[in-house]
Parts: sequence; structure tokens; C-alpha cells
Amino acid sequence: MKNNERVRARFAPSPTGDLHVGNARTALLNWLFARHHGGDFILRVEDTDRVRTSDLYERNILEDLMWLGVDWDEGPEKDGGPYGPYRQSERLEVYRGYLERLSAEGRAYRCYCTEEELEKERAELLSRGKAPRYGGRCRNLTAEQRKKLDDEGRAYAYRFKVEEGLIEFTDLIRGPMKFNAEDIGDFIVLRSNAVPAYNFAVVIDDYLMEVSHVIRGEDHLSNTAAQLMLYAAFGFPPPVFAHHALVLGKDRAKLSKRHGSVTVREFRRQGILPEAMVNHLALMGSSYGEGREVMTLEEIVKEFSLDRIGKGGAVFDEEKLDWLNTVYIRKLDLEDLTAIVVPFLEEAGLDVRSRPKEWVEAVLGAVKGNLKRLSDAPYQVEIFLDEHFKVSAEAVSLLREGGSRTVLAALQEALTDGNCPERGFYAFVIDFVRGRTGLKGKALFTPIRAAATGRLEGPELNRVFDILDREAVLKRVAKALAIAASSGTKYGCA
RNA sequence: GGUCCCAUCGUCUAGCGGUUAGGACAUCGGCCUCUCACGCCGAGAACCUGGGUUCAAAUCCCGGUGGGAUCACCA
Repeated sequence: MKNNERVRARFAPSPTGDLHVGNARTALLNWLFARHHGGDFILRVEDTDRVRTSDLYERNILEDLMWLGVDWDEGPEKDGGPYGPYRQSERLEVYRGYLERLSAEGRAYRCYCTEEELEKERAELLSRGKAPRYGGRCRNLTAEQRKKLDDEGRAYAYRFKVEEGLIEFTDLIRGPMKFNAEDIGDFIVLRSNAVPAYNFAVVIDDYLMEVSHVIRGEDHLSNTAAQLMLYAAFGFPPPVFAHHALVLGKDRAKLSKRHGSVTVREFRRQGILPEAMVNHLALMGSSYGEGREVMTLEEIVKEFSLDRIGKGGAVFDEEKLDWLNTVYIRKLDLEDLTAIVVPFLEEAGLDVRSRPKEWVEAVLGAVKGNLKRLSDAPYQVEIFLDEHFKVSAEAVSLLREGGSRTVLAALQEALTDGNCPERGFYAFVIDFVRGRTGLKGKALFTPIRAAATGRLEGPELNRVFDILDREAVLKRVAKALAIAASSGTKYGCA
């Protein structure tokens, strides 16, 4: 740690795609660590890959982080501090001097190899069963050789001259780590397009930004060795490292596109609530004690510790995410639920804007318990909208069963009875039909449900009846009656 | 292939020498109930393997096996 004891953690995404849940977890872990220790959380954009970087991705990543509730004290939108700018593309000047220093001290050299040559070398090494790393072809070029290549106009990159030795450090999650420098080839610090490479830029940025703790995925474990060499070469005190295991897919390989949805954005679109996502991400691979599965961010911040993070990789369990989501959906009050569900309904083409707010809230209140993801809402809500009313195949066959007709006839009679109220007619109608048919339980309710909702499953009938008006139910009953009377060709499958 | 990491129910995990190996999700069964869901109750389900160390090993050590990561002018 630096002389000042302040904890400074960072998340450093590269805007080459939407926020991956694995990266989101890394971000969250850093954020939790910083918040728990009352330190700073920094967001730094690593946009040195000129071809793959895009502004859209950067915007999306920042937006998704905010959506998750992961906020930052310093970052691209909050420049101006002593540590900025926070976009590597805006720090090119900063890196220049350090490269010169390495070069002057003979710790970096020009490499004129072309991509084809490097690729060929790699393939050869690999086919001979050797480690596919740079052999050092340009390491000891003579002045004349260099001049000749320069005169040819060959582009060059800078490589760090790796020296033999042992690199050791203590990982906060994994304990003592040891690497042999020989296993690491001379790596690129400055690309031929004059843009610094990752291992070089991170070291300088983390040092300059006074990052005290680097928490990241274990896919960076071997990079740490290279970075530590740079820290040593510059005489920078290195930060504390902590490498967590990766988020895995069902086949236990690193979670990737082929596993299905992998970005925060995708889950967001499917109606996963931020509370559920953050809860899931924070608890995945960790444990906060028996029965403690549903936790708020504040609770987690309070009890967060790297010690709670397991060393093994954790499979991203969507079913558990869904369960958490149902828990948080049920906690939502009707007003909030309505605000976030309406966009999902509209997206699916259900017009609810024209309906009174109370009506929409009543519908969502009825349907709330049946939602796993918000994207389930349209299916659940459809039954309340005449223009989307359909009768399912199962409902059709039930309506055609012998007993249904008498119930439906009685129901029709009840709804047209002079004493039937316009609204709140559920009790009246049920009493009426029960009295008329002498039926009760399933035999009584199922045909009514099938007629009124077109389905065999759904919200409680009294709630359905409280929302639908008498005319609408009457129409549906008429339709049901027609289905009951039909042979099976006309309404074969609705 | 080199290097590094990891290893308890299907999944996420608790366990830190002596436990009927606990919890959660999922699954299955029951109750509740007009249905589904919810809720409640219950069930099945795990210590990768072989050696040690020890009175005693899921726990400590070593070997094996298995899985993963990484070896880019990507981060």
C-alpha cells in the first residue's frame, strides 16, 4: 500500500462490448471493497484498442453500472481531480515519458517483427509443443541492423526486456504466488501505432492514480507477473493484488456468449431487477451465513470481506437469479412495479397507456406473484385486454367437457340477471351459479376461469372479476358457450 | 505443451481434526387452494481418488485424476 493508508480500488473496463456479468461482478467486488473500507472507487476506461472500442459501449457500460447501483468517486464523467483524465486514450501524453525512461535505461527495445512473422513463430513453437511466446528476435539487434530496418521504413513496437528471476507476491485471495520470469516472453509495452499496450498502461495508471488494491479476475494472474516487473523497473511500489475466480457457464468454462445471455444489459431487458442482479453477483461464490441469501447492498457493504470469496469458479445460476428476482418483485409496491412493468407491456404491444392508472395497478397487483422476470408480464396481462384475449387449447378442451355447459349457461344467466351489479359482481355471480348448478370447488370454478380468462391457470378469480367489467365477461362467456357447442373443427386450437 | 489456479449435494456454499456433513436455489412429495404461483411442511441429493500424519480426517501433507485460466501489437 502507498504511504497514505487510504483504500483506492478501481474498475477498468474496456469499451469493446456491453458489460459482461463477470466484469460486473469484478466491478461490484471492487466497489464493495472500497465502500466497506470507506475508500475511493475509481472508474477508468481502458480504450486503447482502437479498432474495437466504441463510444456506445462506453456509454452502455457506465449506464449499466449506474443501473446496478455501482457508483464511482472518480471517472470519465467526473474528471478534474488530481488523477484524471480517466480515459486511457486521453492519457497518451502521460505514458510517453515512462516509455522514454524504459528505453533510455535499456529496459525496452524496438521490435520490428511483423504480425505474420510473430504468428509463424507462435505456430511453430506450438506445433513443437513449446510455450508459444516471443523468442526475442529483435532483442539484440545491432545498430546497423536497426538502421537498415528503419531505412526500410519498417514499423516497430517497443518490448519490455524481461530479465531472469523470480517474481513473488502475496495475493489477498490466493496467498503466496510465484512466477519464473523466464516463462514470460518480452512483452509489448508500446504498439507500433504508438498506443501503449495494456500491461504498460495499467501499471502507470494504477501508480499515478494511487490505486491501493487491484481486485480482478484470475485471468490476470499471469499478467501480474509482467506488471510487477514493470513496477520494479520504475521503482513504483506495487498495489495489493487479489485475483478472484471467474464466473462460469454450465459447462464450467468461462462464461461467454455461447452460454446464452451474458451481459447485464440482456438481463435488464428481460426484466431482471438491479437489486436481484447485484444481490446475485455479490453472493455468487461467497457466503454470508446460513439463510442469508437475500441481502441489500448496504448489508453486503457492511459485512463484505475478500475472505468470503471462494477460490473456485462459480457457475452463473440463472435459476437462482430468477428466484431472487421474484423476491424483489414481490417487495415492490404497486406504484413502482407499474412504473417499471409498463415499458415491458408496451414493448410487447399491449396498450395500457389509455387505461386508468388504478386499473393498471389492479392488474399488476393480481399478476405480481406470477412474475419471474418482468418480461413475463405481457403474457400474464393479456387476459385482461379484450384485443388480446385468446382461449388456450387446454381451456378449449375443458370447455367442451360435459359439465362446463351448465356452468356457463348459469354464468350467462347470472351476468344478465337484473340484480347483477356492474362492478364487484364476483360474489353475486358465484353464488348464483353455485345455487343454480349445485356445484362447488373445481367443477364450479374451472369452467368459469376458462371462460373468463381463456386459460386454466392465472390470478385469483375474484381479482380477475374485479378488474373485468360485466360486458366483457359476458362476451367471453358467449364465446365459451360457442366453443362448448362446437365439434372441434372451428375452435380446434385457439 | 509450459506456467498458474481450483476441487463438499445438479448449482452456489457452510465446515477451518471428533458434526446424524448444515443452509440456499433447483427437483420431488404433502398441506393450503377454483387453477398456476405464493406460503408452510417434508424427502431425495455431496466430501474426486490413492497414499500418508493422527487415537481420530471433508478438514493437515504428498502423489494421481479431473476441471479451469493463461501463454496477442485484447484487455
